[in-house]
Amino acid sequence: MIAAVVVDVPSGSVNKTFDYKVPSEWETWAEPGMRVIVPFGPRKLQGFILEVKSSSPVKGMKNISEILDPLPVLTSELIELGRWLAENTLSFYITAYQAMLPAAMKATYEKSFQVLQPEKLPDTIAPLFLASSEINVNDVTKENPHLLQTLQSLSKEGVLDVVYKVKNKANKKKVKFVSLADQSLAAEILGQNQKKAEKQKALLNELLHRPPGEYLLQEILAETGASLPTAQSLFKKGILTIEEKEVYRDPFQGRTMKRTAPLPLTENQENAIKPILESIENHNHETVLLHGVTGSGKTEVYLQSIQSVLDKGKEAIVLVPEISLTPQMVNRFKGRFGSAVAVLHSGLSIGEKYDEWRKILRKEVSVVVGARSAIFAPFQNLGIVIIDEEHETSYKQEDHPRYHARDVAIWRGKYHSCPIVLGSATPSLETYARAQKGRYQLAELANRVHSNPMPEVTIVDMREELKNGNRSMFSLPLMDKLKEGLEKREQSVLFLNRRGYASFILCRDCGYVAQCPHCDISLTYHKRFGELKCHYCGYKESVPSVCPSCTSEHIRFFGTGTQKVEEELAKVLPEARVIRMDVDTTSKKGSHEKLLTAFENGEADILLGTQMIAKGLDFPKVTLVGVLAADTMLHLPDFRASEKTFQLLTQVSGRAGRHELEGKVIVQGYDIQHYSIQLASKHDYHTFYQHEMQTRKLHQYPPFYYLGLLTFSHLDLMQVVEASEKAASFLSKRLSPESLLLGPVTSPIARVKDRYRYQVMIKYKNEPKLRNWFEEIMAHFQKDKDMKELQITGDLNAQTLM
DNA sequence: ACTACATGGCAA
DNA sequence: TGCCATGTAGTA
Repeated sequence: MIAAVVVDVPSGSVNKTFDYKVPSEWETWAEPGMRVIVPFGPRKLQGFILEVKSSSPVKGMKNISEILDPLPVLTSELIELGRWLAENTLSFYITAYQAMLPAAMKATYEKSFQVLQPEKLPDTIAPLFLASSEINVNDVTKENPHLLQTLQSLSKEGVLDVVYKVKNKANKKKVKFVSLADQSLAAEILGQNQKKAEKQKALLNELLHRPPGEYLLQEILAETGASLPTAQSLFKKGILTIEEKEVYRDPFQGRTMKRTAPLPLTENQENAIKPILESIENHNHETVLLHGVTGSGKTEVYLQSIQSVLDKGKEAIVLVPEISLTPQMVNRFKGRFGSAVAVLHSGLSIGEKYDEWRKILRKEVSVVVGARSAIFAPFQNLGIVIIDEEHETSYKQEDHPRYHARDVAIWRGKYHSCPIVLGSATPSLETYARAQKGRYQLAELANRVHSNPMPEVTIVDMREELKNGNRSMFSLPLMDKLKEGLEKREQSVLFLNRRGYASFILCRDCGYVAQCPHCDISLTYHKRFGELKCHYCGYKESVPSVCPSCTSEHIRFFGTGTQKVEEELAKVLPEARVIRMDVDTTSKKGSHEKLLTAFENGEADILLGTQMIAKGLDFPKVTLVGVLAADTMLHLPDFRASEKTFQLLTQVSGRAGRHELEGKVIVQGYDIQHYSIQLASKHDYHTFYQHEMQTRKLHQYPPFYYLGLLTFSHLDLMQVVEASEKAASFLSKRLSPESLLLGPVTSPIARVKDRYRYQVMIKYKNEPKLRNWFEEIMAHFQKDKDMKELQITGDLNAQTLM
């Protein structure tokens, strides 16, 4: 039996399968989709079996060294999907397969020297092997790198042997369980009148008073105050049994989830769910765009669609943007489907993710709620995929494989003949355009549930405020409403869009702005640490007290961060209790949830935050939403700037007045005439769509064209320019007349980590060979020895030009 | 990616 | 001539 294996080497020359013999004793075990360890040159590597066959043209095949999985970790569907993914994202097969599995399953490698002939070791080396006959190469090179050569020549002479090891990151969690082994012995000890061994007695007493069975040792120890050695000595006497068992790490441990029943659907919801249920019923693939205003009850439509899928014995995937994967969101699914739900998101540890993933593989759950990568959940009987907040940019992965979860979802939908539901209050233009064309079915929820009105939005021109002598960051209308909310004991949300408006420092005398020495980007001021930081490479420096360029002392901090808003707020509304949510206050595990719960319990009057409070949150007592600077994003060099602004404003406004209390939104800005701000305030998606489509058509942007993007980077500016020009001329000779070639031009961020960046953009409608040309260009420069340092990334469907 | 092997320059 | 550095092909 022969196994075709892709090995764990992300390189173009080995981007194919290699044939290995399967030893006869494993023939009944080996299957496609299993991880294996194989010899590859002198090393050992992890790999995936993609195929088993009976013959191979290769001569001198080696044996598989080890099979790592009892059952395949990639289903045959995922094997096929991985191939498609690699080919359509210009990635290597191995990279695609690894992206589908939890990080814990990726191998780590270790190289070590082992002594064969200890008597021949020279005096300089011998001490290294005193403790053990084997030493790790990395340990040696860290401490005394000069010895490496000696070790290598010794291994050539046969004194030492080089051993390659493949380690598995995956570690299953084991927990000790305890139970009574001998009841009469236990009773005997308890009966002893001595004052000795009180802890032992307490422990046994506890167990005797519980129904017979296994208990968590940790729990029993905590209950009785006994310690581990106490239990162990009882174990040695044969009174207890202590057993280690594998358990799942449960990130939701100890949380009681209130079960919810399906709510009666409104007429609108009934209409919207119809095409989804039909697709499920008829076992048809269909992509349904569920366009529903904020608060229109999309989630209930999701939940009931999933229920119908589960009733058919099938499984469901729900994708949620990372940022809104809040406990509140998760609870809605766990509340309805209980323990049938697994959750996958970046807040979990590697081990927790691994455990959640194994629940899916073992068919112990049938619903997955997760961020982008959850789209690869190894379900075999998939009945629906739901992508909430469909327009979110985080569904596109920005490093290899550069996939869009929406595309993967549709691929899987076709494979399983099941519906894909794209839900949003503000669909991306691409998606809405496809729905208009009839490629997707369109289901609209135009009203909020319980006929709650959409919140009233007031736009405040901050230039006017300034003219009238208000120099604070809060406009008069906003201040009034904040005060009113405090009096009525209602809650407010203040949203600050910091992106593109990060705090920077500027010299008032010479105009100097602190820049990163490695990237073409200004440094961001972090008051908390008193330092300036680069958000691209992590470079840090302390805040200068005088201008480094002209030594003036008039150095000022510009821009507004949440910290600054918090301080200002404390000055003007000292009685308000404020919770601040941003990267700084939510970096610790669980702090995100803590802050939200505190707000929900009414422990604060104002929730102040960035992006992360814009989505999915639902607090009944919130009546006011304030947007401090609505237009900061509009001027970014991004053709989606208007779309993103509209989406964000709509999402944030949607946090207000979702229940009995009416909501009000105040939007502050300078460029308030802009159509995306004006239309968002009127909750008018359709007009925005029409307007924005005209702009896109005029400037030849998506959804009228696809964007192909080739980015070149090199330490040497001349090399990047040369390479990108060559590539541009190569492409210009081949592109169809319908396509447009732009560039080469410098990237919006012209330098990152000392590397200059240039890009070539291709706007195209149909260029089936573009992928091949990109590959040719990459291969060409890979061969060129003068271009070794050149990095090229290609994206056939770029979402942004950054 | 990593390694073993080939090539070629320079000191002895 | 031999040793080291660097370049390059191959991994089944």
